[in-house]
Amino acid sequence: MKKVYRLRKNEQFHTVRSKGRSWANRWLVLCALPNDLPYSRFGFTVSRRVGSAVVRNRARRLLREAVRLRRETIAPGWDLVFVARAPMKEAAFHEVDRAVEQLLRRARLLLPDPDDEESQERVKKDEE
RNA sequence: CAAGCAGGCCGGGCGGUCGCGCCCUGAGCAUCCUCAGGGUGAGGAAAGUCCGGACUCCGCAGAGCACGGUGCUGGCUAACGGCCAGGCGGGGCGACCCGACGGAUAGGGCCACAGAAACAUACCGCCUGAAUCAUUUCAGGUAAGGGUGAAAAGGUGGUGUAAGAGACCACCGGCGGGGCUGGUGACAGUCCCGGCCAGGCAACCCCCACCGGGAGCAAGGCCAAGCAGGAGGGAGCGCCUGCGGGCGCAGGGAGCUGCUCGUGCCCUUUGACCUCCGGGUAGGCCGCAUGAGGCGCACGGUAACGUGCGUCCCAGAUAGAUGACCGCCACCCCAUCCAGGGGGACAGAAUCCGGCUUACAGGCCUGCUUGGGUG
RNA sequence: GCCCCCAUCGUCUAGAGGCCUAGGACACCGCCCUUUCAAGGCGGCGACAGGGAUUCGAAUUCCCUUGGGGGCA
Repeated sequence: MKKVYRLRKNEQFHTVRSKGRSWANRWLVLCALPNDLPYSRFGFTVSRRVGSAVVRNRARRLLREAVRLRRETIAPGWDLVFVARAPMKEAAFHEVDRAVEQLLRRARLLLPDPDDEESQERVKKDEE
C-alpha cells in the first residue's frame, strides 16, 4: 500500500480515535472519520499488550495485506484506523481477513458489489 | 558400537502470482508525484542494555579529595569487567571443566542462638594441698578427655609430670623471615632460622594497585510556517459625545489572476500596512552507513592477534519496508503393508562497532577420552 | 530508540546480615458485646516476584531472568 493511502502522523491517529465512530469484534477495533478526500486512508495500531516485536510486526502485516486486497471495495473519503487486540497474536491470515470484512460490513463502508444482491437491496432501502 | 568432552558451522532450498521500503537510470517542466527498467532488502543472538569504544554537545590551568569500577601473572586490543597463554586452588577414572583468585600482625566493626569462653577464657573434668566423721567446700595447678557451636591455641608416637601441656624430642603438615636455583612474572623446587604468637567475614567499612570529567543520535547541526518580540518607514481635519467611541470628507493599505473601474474590509499616532533583524515552536532536511568492514592467500606468533597483497560493496525505515496465497523437493513426527495426516525453535535492524549475558526445534563437521566387541 | 526507578499478606506499608516461624493498619473469617446493625474487644487466615552466588546464616549483599512504573523530541 502506497504511503499516500496511509495515515502518517500521530495527530491524525488521535483525531480519528477521538472523534471518529468505532466498531469492534474479538480481534480488532475499527475507527472511522470522514476526511473530505477523494480516497480513503488507513492506519494500523498494535500495542505492546499484543505481544513481542515479532508478533506485532506480523499482526500489522497481516492487517495491511487484508486491507490492501479489499481496497477496491472500500468506500472512499474516510480515514480508518484498525487497532489489533490480544487474540490477534494467534490469528492466521484468513481469520484476520474475515475480521476486517466483518467490521467494514458493520460500518457500512463496503461499496455495493454488483454480484451481491443483498447489499444492493440494502442500498436501495437506504436510498428510499 | 555405547557413553561422554572440547572446538567450529548451519538455522531449510527452488519456482510462480499479487504487494512493500531504499538506491540507480530513463520519461513526463520535476531530489519530493506518476510510470518503465535494473539492483538491493533482518540475526546468531538483530534481544537484555551489563561493560568497552567511535561520534556529538557541554565543562575543563594543573594537582588532589570525594564517588564508582576492576582485582593471580604475562600478553592481545582503539578499549574493556573481553579474549589467549600460564600459575595456584577445587571437581572428574579420563578427555576436560569450574573459580569476584590482592591484603585479616594498617586500623575500625561484626560473629545471633547455644556455649564457661567467639579471641580471650575454664562449665563438667583431671591433679595437689587444706578444712570436714562423711556428703562436700575452699585455694591452687592443668588444658589430655567431655559438652556447645558454622567455627574453640596442628597430627602421630615418645620423654616428662602430682596431673598435664610443643614444656621437650623425632617424623609429617601448616605459618613467618632469609638465602640459592629455574622462570619476564604469578609461582615452583630446595636449604637454613624462628616459634607453635594461636579463627572467620573485605559481594561490611577500609588499605593497596590500576582505571574513570558529564551526558547521550530523542546527541548535535541546518532550514523554518504560525503566534509573539525588536528597529526603521508610515497618511488628518471637522463635528457629536454618556469619553468607551461614533459620523462626515480626505488620504493610505492589503486583497479580489496583470491593469483600470468597482466592491466591501482595515487604518490615520493606543499605528493599518511595508521593509529589515535576532531567537525559535509545528514541520522538514542533514547526522545515516566505506567500516577498528567482510572474504581469500602469504608471512610472524604456542595462541588471542598482527602485518602485507588481492578482491568485494553487503538494509537504512520514521505509525516505521522484507508480506500474502500456492506448487515441488529435502528434513522431523504419527502410521508403517500401502494410501495418507501433521510439524518448522528462539526471535525483527533503528547512530555504528568490539564483547558479555540470556533464549533457541533440529542438524552437520573435526579432534579427543573412557568402556566393550571384532580383525 | 536512549536513560532511570520499583517489586514484602487481598490493599497500603515497617524492615539497613542473626532478635523474622517477617511487624502494623484496613479488608476477610469466627466468637463476645447488642433486640439487630455499626463501633468496640478477643482470636484466626494470609506475603519477601523467580533462579543462582557470597556467607555458618540473605527479605536485606552481588549477578541473571520476569513483571510493573517514569523521564527524554
